[in-house]
Amino acid sequence: MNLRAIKPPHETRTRILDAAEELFMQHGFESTSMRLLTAKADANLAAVNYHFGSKDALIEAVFRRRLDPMNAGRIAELDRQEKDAGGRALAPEAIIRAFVGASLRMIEDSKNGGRNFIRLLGRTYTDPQKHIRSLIGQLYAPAMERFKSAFERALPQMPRDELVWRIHFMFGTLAYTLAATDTVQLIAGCKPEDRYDARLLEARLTAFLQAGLLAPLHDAGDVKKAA
Amino acid sequence: MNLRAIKPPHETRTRILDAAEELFMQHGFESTSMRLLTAKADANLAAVNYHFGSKDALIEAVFRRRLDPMNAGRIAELDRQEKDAGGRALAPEAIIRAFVGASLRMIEDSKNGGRNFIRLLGRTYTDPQKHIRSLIGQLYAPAMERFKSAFERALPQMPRDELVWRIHFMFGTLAYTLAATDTVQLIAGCKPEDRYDARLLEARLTAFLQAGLLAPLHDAGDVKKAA
DNA sequence: GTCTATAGACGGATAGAC
DNA sequence: GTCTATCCGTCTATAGAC
Repeated sequence: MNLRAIKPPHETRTRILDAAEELFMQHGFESTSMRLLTAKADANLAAVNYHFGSKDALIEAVFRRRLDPMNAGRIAELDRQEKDAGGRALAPEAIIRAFVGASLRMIEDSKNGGRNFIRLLGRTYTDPQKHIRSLIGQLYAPAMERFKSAFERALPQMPRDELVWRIHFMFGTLAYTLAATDTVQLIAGCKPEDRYDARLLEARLTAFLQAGLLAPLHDAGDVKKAA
Repeated sequence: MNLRAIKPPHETRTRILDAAEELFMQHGFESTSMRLLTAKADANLAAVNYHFGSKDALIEAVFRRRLDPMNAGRIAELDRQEKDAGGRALAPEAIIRAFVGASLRMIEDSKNGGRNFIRLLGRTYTDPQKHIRSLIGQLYAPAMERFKSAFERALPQMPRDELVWRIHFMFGTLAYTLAATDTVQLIAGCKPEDRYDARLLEARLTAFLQAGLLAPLHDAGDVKKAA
């Protein structure tokens, strides 16, 4: 009789991941000690090494838990939409929404990390540690390729290097928006209750990104290849 | 006879600031120890505390050295242009260029920190430590106010809260672009020699940001105040 | 102003009992 | 799987000689 299924949902491993997710966001990786982390997870100091092997391996597990399903969902969404369109290229706005929506929906999905993980993620794209950045890069690579080719099909007339930069800008706008929590107030007294209304934010972001993506080509001053 | 003026330009204090700037960018604040830092600066371990008081005070000095002149220059540039325009509102593109240009010009100005400081700065907007973020916020506050009011005059018809978000998005795009060094390659094989051609980047960024700033208002779904 | 030496706290990781 | 106890390295900051 295996009664595991009745056990409380919070296995030690999961509690550690949850605590790590929150503390990494609040204090960063370096400033989060294993002592603080295991105390918050109500686990023993040695448990992290038993379950994950090392602090770095724990960091990787924190991201894989959320990012792998999220990016698989993004790819599936694009596949589904393209199938519905009968193979025709998607509208740029639809592609943008597929990408942005996956992140913004998680903000309100507290079961899967919620705002906390999304903020951590947004900041980690520019982490100082190279091995952290390259971990994130690996986890994103398949979805990135998929979106790039979707944009290429949607915008065949745009020079490839210009498109790459505009995707970069869009990614950056999203990443910063997710990571930044103080700057909005800094710019102006924005009603705080709006700040994480995901639907409103998605509308605002999509309008901004779509316009940027479709911006007229800058006039070539010394621009070498924007023919 | 005071011969101080003939002394080598690299005072200990300056060497420490230079070393800190570079190491903070490469490894982050936490991972940069005073031992490594003073070794690189060819100074004694105790010199940091003598000259700055603490590691945190050193961090603040690193940012003040570059940011205070940079933001003063931004404000002066706006003042000058508005004076030239005889008090009429500036074009949005001119305001964007005044903001973006100050950062991008520093990329090629190796005397004043160059790309190194700019990358550090771009990442620090989203630093995990709250006191670091609020330091950056303070240093930016005057320029931010000045730019916000310039945009308000340039775009009197835009709802205030929408404008605040769009400024936020623009700021984020710039910050991420400055901080990110790996993502461009991640998206696609971009010719590396283009990556930090500041003039080309300025043209690309300005076109993207201007289009985003002037994007049509998103259709109000549940948008409360975008009349 | 610069140095050595060290205080005093905290970090990640592990051995080994249970 | 979980726990205690501990190893051993590194950290910032400072005291005090020069």
